[in-house]
Amino acid sequence: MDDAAKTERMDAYRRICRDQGLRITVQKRAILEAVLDLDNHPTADQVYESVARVVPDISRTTVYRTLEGFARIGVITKACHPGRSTRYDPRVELHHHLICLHCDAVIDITDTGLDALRIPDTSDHGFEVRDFRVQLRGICRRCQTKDRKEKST
Amino acid sequence: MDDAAKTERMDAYRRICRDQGLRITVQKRAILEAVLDLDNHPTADQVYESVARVVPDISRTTVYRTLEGFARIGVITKACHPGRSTRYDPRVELHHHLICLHCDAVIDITDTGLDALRIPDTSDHGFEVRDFRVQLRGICRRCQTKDRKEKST
DNA sequence: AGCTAATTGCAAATATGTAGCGTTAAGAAC
DNA sequence: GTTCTTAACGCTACATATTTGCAATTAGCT
Repeated sequence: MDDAAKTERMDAYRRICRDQGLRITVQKRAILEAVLDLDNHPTADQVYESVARVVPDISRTTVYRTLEGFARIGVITKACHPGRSTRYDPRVELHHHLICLHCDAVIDITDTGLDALRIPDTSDHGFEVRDFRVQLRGICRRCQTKDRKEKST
Repeated sequence: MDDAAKTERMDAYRRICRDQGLRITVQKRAILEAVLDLDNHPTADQVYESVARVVPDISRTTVYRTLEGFARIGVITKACHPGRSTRYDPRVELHHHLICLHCDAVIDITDTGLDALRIPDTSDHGFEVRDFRVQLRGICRRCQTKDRKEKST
């Protein structure tokens, strides 16, 4: 993410913290910067690896706790994925995902056609829709070439 | 799932196993029956709990391994979800999901409007699309009432 | 009935995430 | 800038969710 966008996001984060009486620490700032720079929908541990290069003695616990908190107050989101560990998404606005069914990669796509989707009525489920994501499921480039290699051997 | 549909699915499974030289065991049959009966997009452990009532001395390892195998050969699918453990979906055909951002519930919805989505071109990502899901993200009925209670106390 | 390799179950290892708790420090009040 | 309150930190231990290696078993072909 470019610097201007990051500054904007950091400002938004500051406003939310002020409103809710939350404190901004060195650790939280570093975690937010790290996750804004990662575009692969990282797990908490991947964020930890990245932050630890900047704040070497940060605790894993803090990273896990902070990411959960960020998602709760809407500073980041959680990505829906087919795998076994929570994945975070720095993007909060409407966008969509390519999902690799071999390696569980989550890849961002933007498409106005998808954005324009008419959301059906869900009142019979008593479900309150906040937003939506379209997930195109299939095989990513890397796994396609990998699979070809494995078959040819 | 009703008996006719289950029989059909079991037959499809038999064909796949024959074609690929896989063996059908008491355990695998029980696991497939269990997962076809669960409509809440269960985790491997939830499937284990269910199967264990029918085959008491089945191993957890077998359930985990078998579900992975089922998904690989396309007998079932994996559901995309925001949580931290893999969730399986007995449905393999096109359908969509309501995703609760509080409790991670995954609820099936069917809507021809969503099915008719025009899938954008993904060739610039080198991504081969197999199918898609629309996920409506929000708050489920149960969590809405729970939240109201918590706020009023 | 015999054979072969897929499959199972066990035990132990590895990921992933959380809770409890004493210590530190952000940021408001003065 | 000092003080004060309490959010947040980091540690350790715990909890949960899988995975791996391997010896024993068994489905399904001949």
